[in-house]
This record gives sequence, C-alpha cells and structure tokens, in this order.
Amino acid sequence: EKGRGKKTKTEANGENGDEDNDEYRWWLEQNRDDSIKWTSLEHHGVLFPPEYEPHGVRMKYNGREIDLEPEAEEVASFFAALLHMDHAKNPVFQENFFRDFQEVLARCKKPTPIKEFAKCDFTPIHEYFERERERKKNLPKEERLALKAEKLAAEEKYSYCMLDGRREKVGNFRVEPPALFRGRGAHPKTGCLKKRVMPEQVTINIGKDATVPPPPAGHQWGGVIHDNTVTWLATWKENINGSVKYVFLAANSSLKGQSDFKKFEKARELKKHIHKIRADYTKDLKDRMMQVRQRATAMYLIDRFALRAGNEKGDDEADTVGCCTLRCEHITLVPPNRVVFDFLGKDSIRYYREVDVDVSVWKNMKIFKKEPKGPNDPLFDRLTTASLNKHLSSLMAGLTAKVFRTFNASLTFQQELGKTPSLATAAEKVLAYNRANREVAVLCNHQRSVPKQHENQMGRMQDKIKAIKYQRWHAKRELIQLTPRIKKTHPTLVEPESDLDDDWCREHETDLVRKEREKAETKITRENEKRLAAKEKPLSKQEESDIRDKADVLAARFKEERKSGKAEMRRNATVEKLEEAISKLTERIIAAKTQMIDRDENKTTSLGTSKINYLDPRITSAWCRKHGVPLEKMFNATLRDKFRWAMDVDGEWEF
DNA sequence: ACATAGACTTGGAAGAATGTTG
DNA sequence: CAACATTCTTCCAAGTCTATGT
Repeated sequence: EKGRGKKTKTEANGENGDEDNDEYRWWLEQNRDDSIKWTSLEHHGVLFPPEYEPHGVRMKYNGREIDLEPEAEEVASFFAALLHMDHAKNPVFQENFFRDFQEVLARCKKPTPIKEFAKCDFTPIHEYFERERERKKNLPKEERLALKAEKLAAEEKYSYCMLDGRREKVGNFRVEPPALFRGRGAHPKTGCLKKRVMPEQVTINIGKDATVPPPPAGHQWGGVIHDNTVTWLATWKENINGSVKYVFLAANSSLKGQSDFKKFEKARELKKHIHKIRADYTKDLKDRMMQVRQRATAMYLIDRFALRAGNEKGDDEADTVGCCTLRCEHITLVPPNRVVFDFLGKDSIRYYREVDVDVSVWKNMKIFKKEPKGPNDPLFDRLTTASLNKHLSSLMAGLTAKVFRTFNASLTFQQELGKTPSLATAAEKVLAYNRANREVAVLCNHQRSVPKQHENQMGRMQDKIKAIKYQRWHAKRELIQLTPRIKKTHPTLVEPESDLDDDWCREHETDLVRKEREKAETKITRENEKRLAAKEKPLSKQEESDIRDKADVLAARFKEERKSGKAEMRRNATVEKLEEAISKLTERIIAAKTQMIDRDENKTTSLGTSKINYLDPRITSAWCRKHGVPLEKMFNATLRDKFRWAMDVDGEWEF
C-alpha cells in the first residue's frame, strides 16, 4: 500500500496537454496485492441509447407500402440499415431476423399482412438512411460542430470516474443499443433481435461512500453493489446468448495497465522455464499413457504454432476450434513428418498451414487419428483446456496456454528487431520494424480481408515511383550535358533508369501537360464563375492565355527536348546542385519503394492486434531509443497513452 | 470430476476523423 | 476545397481462464 496515491511529476508532454501533470505512476511501485482492485470508486453510471424515434418511412410488402407501429418500424429499420452488407444476404441471418420481426409484429395492435421474408422490401428505409447520412454530412460546418460539441458535453460526465481519488477514463460507458445480432461466421443465432436494455437489468458497482448515479426517470437499477474485487462499473445480461456485458475502464487506465504489465511479466517469467518445459513435453511425447502423450503433443502445437487453447463450444455457437478441440478432419498427415492444418479458429478465421514437425509428434497424431475415429471425432479425446492448464500451472506458477502466445510473439519480435541494420535510413528502419511486427502477426494468424483499394493502390505507388525516376533521369541528363566526362569518372551516378522506357516517358510527358492544362481550365472556369456572380466582366482572352501559359511552356519544352535530344537545363545549374538533386530524388525513390513493399506484404495481415495485445511495448520503446527512431512513428497517440508504463526503459532493455 | 457463471482479454470490421490530392 | 484514401476509434463478438456449485 505504501506509495499509493503518491504523485510524481511527469515531464511536460505536449500532446497529452491535459491539465493534470500529476500523474500516478503505479509502475514505480512493487508487488502490489491485486485481489483488491480499488478502495474508493465514484462514477456516473451508464449512458442509455436514446428512445426510438419513428421516421415514418414505409417498407413495402408484396409491392404495397405498409404502415408499421414504431416498435415494428424500429426492427424493420435494423434490417434496412444493413441491406448493403453481406449479413442481409445470409439466409440464417434473414431467417432469424424475420422470426423475431414477426414476433414483434404479432404484439402490435393492428394485424399485419407480413408473412414471408421474400416479399419484404426494405429499400425505402435504406434509401432514407442514406439520404439522412448525406444530409448530415452536408450540414453547414458550424452546425455540424455544434452538434458534435453537444454530444460530447452530454457524454462528458460518463467518460471519467474517480478511482482511489484519481480521475480515470471509462471505456464503454454506453449501454449497447438494440440491434440485430451480428454473429460472425456460421453463427446459428446471427440476425436475432438484440433487445433494448432497461435500467432494471443493469447492476451498478460503485464505492460504498459514493453517490449512486440516479437511474433514468421512472426507472430503478437492477441492483447496486460495492464489490471492490472486480474492476467493472456496471453490468447487464444480453438476451441472445445470455452472456454478461460489462462497463470497464479504458485501456489507458491504471487497472488495465497493471494487468497488462502483469501479463508481460508472466510471459518473461516463462523465458526462464521454457527450456525445462520443452524438455518435459518432448519426453512426454513418448509416454506410455495416451493422455500424457496427447497433452505433450498439444503443448508442442501451442508452443510451436501459437495455437489457442481451444475451449469447448456449444451447438448454439459458430463451429470454430482451437488446439484442444481440433478434430481429425482438421489435420492431414503427409509422411514422413508433414502436417497440414486447416480449420476455422477464433472469429471463424481460417488457419491453414503446412509444416514439418518432430517425428514423434507426427507419429502421435497418426495414432490419435486411428480408427475407429472418424473425421468428426476430436483429435485429443483425453484432453481439455482445464487439464492442460492444470498441468501447465504445475510447471510454472500462473502458466496457462495463452501465455505461450504472448511469450512467443514478444520473443520473436525482439529477435527480428535485433536484425535491424544500424546504418539503415529512417524508412528502412520503419520497414524493419513493420516486418518484425508482421512476422508475429503471421505467427498468430492475425488476418484481415484484402482492402478493396489494394490493387489500385499498388498501381498508383508504382506510377509515383516512375514519376520520380523520370525526374531523376532528367537531372542526370543535365549533369551529363554539363560535364560530359562524368560518364567516365562516375558512371554509376548517371546510369539510365531501370524501368523507364521511352513509350512510358512520352506518355508521362503528355500526362503532365494534360494535367497542367486541366488545372488552367478549372482555374479559368472558376474565376469566370466568380466574376459572373460578382457581375464583373469575364476574363479577357489575354488573361486566359496567361493562365494557360504554364502548360504551353511545358509542352514547348518537351517538344524541344524531343527535337534536340537534350534535356533543358535548370537555372543556375552546377555540378554540386545537380548531384544534390539526384541524391534527394534517390532518397525519395527508396522511401517510396520501401513503402510499397511494406504495403504489399501487408495486404492480408493485420498488424494491430499483435501491437495492442501481444508485443511487450518495452521492446518497441527500447528499439526506438537504440535506433534513434521517434516513438511516434511506431505508436500512435492512443498506444503511447496505453503504454505509458513501458516508456521509461533504456535502449538495452530485453524482454 | 464436471458444469456453469462470471470476469476479463483478444479480435476484425465499420464508421469517424484526418490527411492528401487533383 | 471537394473527393478520395488512410488512419484512428469505436463497437461488440468471441475467445481464455477462474471461481463456484454440485
């Protein structure tokens, strides 16, 4: 307890610009007991979504407009709102939605003709929403800002709480609004109606001495408790899966920070035991007891391939698996030691991998798959996450399956970063960092769908590089013209550009002129419109041709260059100046190229998840320090705020 | 031992905010 | 400065693991 609440000055930190410079640096304290999460807690409860406001736009049924009572209109609108998404085309989603929709319709006073989903047409409502969105977007700036400020002011009090006398940010203070449940993958309940949460369903957790926030007028809280062994401020039960929802503090809070810190320290602890643990499971791979062999095999997979533990799931959830729930069908064995994994993991993300494994692991898997087991039977029939974790905790205090993911992710990251060349340019260092990050994301199978713009983007980046190369080629030609012998003395300096053929250059030149002309024309049109509005005379022919002059000059220049075969010299050109220009352009080309490679390698990989959850931020902090890379390049403001506790380490710090 | 509830971390995607460019 | 692209933030679903009850 000592040192609690002690305030220390932080260095003035520009971007946080918050009034409180007295920051609570909990990470300077050691060995706190964390079964008690707080001694005093004040907060303002939760923010409920606004009541439903009918818009009166009618859906169609069988081609006819239908009047819906507000309750039914709301549910119809939930579906209409996501008409453009894949959900709307998913038959399970449609079916679940329609059943719940009909239930709501049945409660309405007026009988409804709506009997078949196929005859429903929600597009009028969908289009109404689109118009509304457009309207809001086009609101005058002041009005838009005023609305935003108003919303912010209404939320202000909910967004902070007082925890042990310190002001801390609350995370999700909003009660989830009613909606259609968007279960992922083949979730049997996707599309079901998630009902509006009433205050009577919400339990508030708050300090004994704190003022209990008043429930909305005419309502009561479901309960008010004072449990300081948990971190949540409010909770309710959701009606689809019966799971519990919580309001927690934000990621930058001391409570979240402390558990994050603990998580990484535990992973570092594993570093000291991993040698023995690996020896242990390697030996157990050949144990006489099948149960022990299964456990050892699972540990091998979790350690080597970063599989998740894999708890049992119910029939009312999507069929996804982790290590302990793998079925025979998910694994193909190719002699002598190749294994092909193909299954749906968390969030129904496909895990596909062909790997070579230890021969005894391969042989074990062959045994586990043997008859009479069929494709649908579990690979590890003698293993559960509970028994696995029980064994793990006997090897190291607090060790569970997920620690391996954190451990391997952070260690891999550190090792990869260790390969950063110390003489690299800033861009190359950033690339090295992102590569290391990506390595981890691949290990953990963090995927995303290829961005729609990806192909386009690659083409544009390639063009950009060529355009710079064109400029460089021009500068090189000038240099040659200025000092012809440079071709002999510094041949590499004036090499022709690799992927710049004459056809492309001609096209590029036409393009540059065309763009310049377009620019001039828009300028002329604009100016004339402006003058017309001000009841002035339009631009004279002379004025117009003055505006077009730049494009004409450019066109003439290209023509002349083509004719003479010589590059037009820039003004006051000297050897030094040209060399300087060339090296600047070279730098730009390298930067653009690295960026392009980086992006392409990234198209299906999502780096964020590992950065936020798996990579010990102290590794990044130390690397930035060591290589003179500003932290802001690797961590955005949110991340820097979340990881304040990790920012003090020196360049030699090791995970 | 086993099942279920509860509490907390991890995860991709949508939407908002911001930056870039023609 | 509008249109478009990129990055950040929010959202809430889906995991892991512990505690509790039988």
